[in-house]
Amino acid sequence: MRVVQPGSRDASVVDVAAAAGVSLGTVSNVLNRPDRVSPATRAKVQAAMLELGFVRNESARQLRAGQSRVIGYVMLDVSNPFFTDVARGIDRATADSDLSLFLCNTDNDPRREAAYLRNLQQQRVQGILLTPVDASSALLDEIARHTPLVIVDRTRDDDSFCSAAADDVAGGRLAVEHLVDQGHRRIAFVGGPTAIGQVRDRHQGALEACRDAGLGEDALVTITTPGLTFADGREAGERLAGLPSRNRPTAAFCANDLVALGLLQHVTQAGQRVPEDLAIVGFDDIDFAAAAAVPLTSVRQPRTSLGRAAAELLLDEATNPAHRHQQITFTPDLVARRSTQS
Amino acid sequence: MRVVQPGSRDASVVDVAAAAGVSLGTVSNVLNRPDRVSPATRAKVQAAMLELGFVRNESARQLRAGQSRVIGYVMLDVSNPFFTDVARGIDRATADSDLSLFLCNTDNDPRREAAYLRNLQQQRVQGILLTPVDASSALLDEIARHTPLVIVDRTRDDDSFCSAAADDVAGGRLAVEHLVDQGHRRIAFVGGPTAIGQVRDRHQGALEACRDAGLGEDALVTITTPGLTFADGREAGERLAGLPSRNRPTAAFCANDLVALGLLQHVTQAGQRVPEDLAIVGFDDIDFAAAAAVPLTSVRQPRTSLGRAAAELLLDEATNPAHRHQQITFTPDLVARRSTQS
DNA sequence: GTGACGCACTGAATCGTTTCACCCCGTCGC
DNA sequence: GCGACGGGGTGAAACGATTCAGTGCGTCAC
Repeated sequence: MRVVQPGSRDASVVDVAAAAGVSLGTVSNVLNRPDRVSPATRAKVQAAMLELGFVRNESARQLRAGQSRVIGYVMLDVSNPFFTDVARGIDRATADSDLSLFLCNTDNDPRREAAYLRNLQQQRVQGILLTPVDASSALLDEIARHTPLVIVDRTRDDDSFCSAAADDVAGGRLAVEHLVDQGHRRIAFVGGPTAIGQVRDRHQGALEACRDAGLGEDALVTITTPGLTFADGREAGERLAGLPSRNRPTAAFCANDLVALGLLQHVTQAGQRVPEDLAIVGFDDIDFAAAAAVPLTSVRQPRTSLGRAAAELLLDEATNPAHRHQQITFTPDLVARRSTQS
Repeated sequence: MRVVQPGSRDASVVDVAAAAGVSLGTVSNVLNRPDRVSPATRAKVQAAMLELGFVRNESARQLRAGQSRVIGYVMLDVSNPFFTDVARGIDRATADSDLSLFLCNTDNDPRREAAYLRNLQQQRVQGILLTPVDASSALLDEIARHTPLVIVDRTRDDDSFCSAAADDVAGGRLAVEHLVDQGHRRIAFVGGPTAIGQVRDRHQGALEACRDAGLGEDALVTITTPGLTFADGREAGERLAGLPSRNRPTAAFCANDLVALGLLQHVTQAGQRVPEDLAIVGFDDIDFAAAAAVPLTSVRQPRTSLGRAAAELLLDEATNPAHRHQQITFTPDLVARRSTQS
């Protein structure tokens, strides 16, 4: 049952003031500088608030203050543990700053991303952390004209933004170098869509590793998926199995762990062995990677550190007038597990 | 580089009006009812907006409108795929209502939960979806006095709230009945903290199943964990292994899949076999359950349907004056996999 | 006794948007 | 030629919290 009947409005400071027999300025003081109000008056005001069910109107506060006490993290995929671990890192860095963190899931959709960015900006949030679908989008510049914006898990080539990211090209290299070390000469790259920068970079690293290893251009078989989910990985397994056995890859490097785990599941369910029939490397090293049917070799990114670093950059940008943009890059490393070692 | 210099303020409708040589009412019309403005004037105004980098101030809009176009989902644990799948369901139900969904992670902490609830309420959001730490908390009533609030994945005994939830007691029964069917007579319940209602109910169901099966009260060995994460599951494995072999359980029912997967990992790494040495049942049936080292038997909840149903209840409560509270309960079912069947 | 001081409290002005009563003027029907 | 109509535009008022220049008054030092 709503206390407020349809038609009546919520109690405002004016209503509280009237009920308590004081001026609205005093009510505001009780709210913001309780020490400046005598205990007796304070008690009266608080009683009135309780009775009227007074709820501060944040919109009005913000309008006056010009800013809200919120930061947003706009991310590609909440269902991917990698991003929620990044969010954890952000959360920690933010914990003692009395800011609230709101999470926004874009699901790789640029339109959803744009809507969230605009929304947050119009709310005059303190700042935005963003893992963008496309880091080169002009929208980012537009938003950053007014709102501190830090790019997470990606970078711009120029130094127009703060960012905290892992070196995806290096990660891709690492993965494929490892597979080549294990004797593989024909390797699948599984991931997509190519609109996503991480996918492009990891693919790029894989290509470079092939080239450096002296393998032909067709050593890397690219299997493009519509997304980077578990289901996409399974479906990629289907396609991989459909290749003529003559030039079927003996190893797969997946653009992230979700895809790798999906692929792994499909392969083992089809009665094949990992790594004997197909070696698999993932990317991110989420917790589930180590717990998989066959523990998954993966390129580890420092997930929470990444979030933490990004949040610290954002706080600096939002509060420090002498702020200078900074690009922090983490170097990933490879965690070798059974999925690549027989 | 911020366009707005320190000291200068963002452009407002008044500034735009001045720049375009029209009244502020016309600017507002361009924003909200573009058809009522002649094309020539509209163009002039839009040009002025572009030039000044005008960004609508959502606080001011909301203050006037009395409401924001946002709903929040306050959840126990973003890192748990179960909850992100619920969020997906909410998202879908919400998609065609021009509302934005903000996700808030409480990490099982009542203080964080309270902070988020108050924050959302003060923002005058359209409504709040909540998976509470403690559904009986009086705070929920206080919030619901002003803001539509739907409980997700929990229920109140009374009908003071809308809710969409699975029957956790039935789920707990299902799990343990299955284990008893498989011949187990000594079963561990792994989960915690007991402050979490889901944990209590699932435990309750497990107890009932033991009783109904004619097993003694000590057939169920309760191992309380500090949380419901992967790491908690591993650590519970440690404790389970430490029990004297005489009365060590032959099966474990875990309060959720994360714990079950952690336990599974610990057990297999310790060189024991699942299910031969220890059978394991999880709860939620997240995607990773089926992909685990040993595919995990789990109690399935309709995750996205749950989110969708909750969101629909919320929308109804927020918009339909004739709204009546409703408790929707889904009945879970058991998905038997290798972790319980040798 | 007087002036200075400071505590407690007051209330008008402000933030930026939306709404709505109102105005202006060209067009149309008769 | 006149009144009615309506498209296009205007700007004051309102939303609710905060701020800040004041007011009133009791206390204290000299």
